[in-house]
Amino acid sequence: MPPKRTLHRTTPSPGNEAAAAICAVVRRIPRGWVATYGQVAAMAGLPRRARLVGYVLQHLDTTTDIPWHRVVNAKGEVSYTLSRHGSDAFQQRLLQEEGVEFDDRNRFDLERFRWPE
DNA sequence: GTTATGACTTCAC
DNA sequence: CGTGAAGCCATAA
Repeated sequence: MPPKRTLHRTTPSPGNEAAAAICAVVRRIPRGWVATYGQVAAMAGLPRRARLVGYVLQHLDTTTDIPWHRVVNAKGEVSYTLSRHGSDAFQQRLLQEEGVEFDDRNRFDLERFRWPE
C-alpha cells in the first residue's frame, strides 16, 4: 500500500505531484516567452486548474530559479493585485528586460509572445 | 462543518 | 472592446 498523503498543498515538496508538475512546466518556458496560467495547468496535466498554478507560484521561495515571471493571465497582461505587494510590477519589469513589449495600458500581444507547444 | 477570498478562465451580453 | 456571472478549488478564518 502506498502511503496516504495530501496532494492539496501548493508548496513544492516531495509528495506534492501537482506543484511538482506545475514547476516542471514553468521551468521549460524559454526566456522572452510567456505562458498563461491555464496553459501551464493544462500542460501539467491539470486542466481547468489555472488557479492552482497561481497558488503554487505565490508560495515559491524568493530564491527560486523557476522563471515564475513568465506566467501571465489570458488577457495578455500581468495579474495586478494588492496582495502581491509589488511583485506584480517587478514581474512586468523582468518581462520587459527579456524583450516582452508592453503598451501604454500594461498589456502585450499574447499571440506574439505566447510560448507555443 | 461553513463562508469568504483569490498571481484564473470562459462565455454571454 | 468592456463587464459580469459561473465555474474553478486551495486556504484561511
